[in-house]
Amino acid sequence: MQERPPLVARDAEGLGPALVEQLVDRKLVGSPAELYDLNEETVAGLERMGDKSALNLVEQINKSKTATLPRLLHALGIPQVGEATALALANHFGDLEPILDANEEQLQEVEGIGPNVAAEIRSFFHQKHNREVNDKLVKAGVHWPKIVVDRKAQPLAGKTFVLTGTLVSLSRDEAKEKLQSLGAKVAGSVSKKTDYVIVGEEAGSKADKARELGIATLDEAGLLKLLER
DNA sequence: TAACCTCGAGATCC
DNA sequence: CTCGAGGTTA
Repeated sequence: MQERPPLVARDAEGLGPALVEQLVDRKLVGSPAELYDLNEETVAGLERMGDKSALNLVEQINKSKTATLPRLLHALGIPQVGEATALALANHFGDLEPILDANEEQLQEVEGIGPNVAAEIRSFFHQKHNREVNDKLVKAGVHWPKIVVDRKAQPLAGKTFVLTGTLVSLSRDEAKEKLQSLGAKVAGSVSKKTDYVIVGEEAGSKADKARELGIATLDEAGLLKLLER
């Protein structure tokens, strides 16, 4: 089984495996972004490539600059990220930047992404090389529309909170209701699925557990900030 | 098509 | 926590 370089233009029509192999073998293309430097003359010099085909291919490659986020994500060749996962990621985050910035926990909030895939994505983008490929693609003119993620109604949808300790300005039940009204789930115990632990005064073992599991904690002030919008 | 991943259900333990 | 179903990746 042969490993292919991640090609953003892999779905450009007329650019099949045989051509890619030729391009790579002849050192005409060393990285995905270099595809966009190809001109008709160099392409026409390849086997089974006449002027007409060359023109078409260059056209197709240029067309692929206008991408979509899911396609781009898929084309980057992130391990474990195929079509479906790319789409879920795109719809969840809306743009590439937040995905680059997301930590493993945040990645796991995406439907269908668990610890393994989250770790793969994270380490993929941690590698300098992969980031560079990204930058080069953008510099070469690859662009895509941002996806509008509507979270106005439920800004905390998909988040799980745990309350511990005593809150001063509101009761625990009130806090719970408010969180839920914003779409959050409020659980009774801390687990790795917990997103935030709200730590009030005289908090007990749940706060410790949050620290152990590396779960984000918020004090009352932080909670209030979150609630007011 | 085989291997792998996520996630929910039910068992177990606290 | 472990197991299995169902879905995805390659």
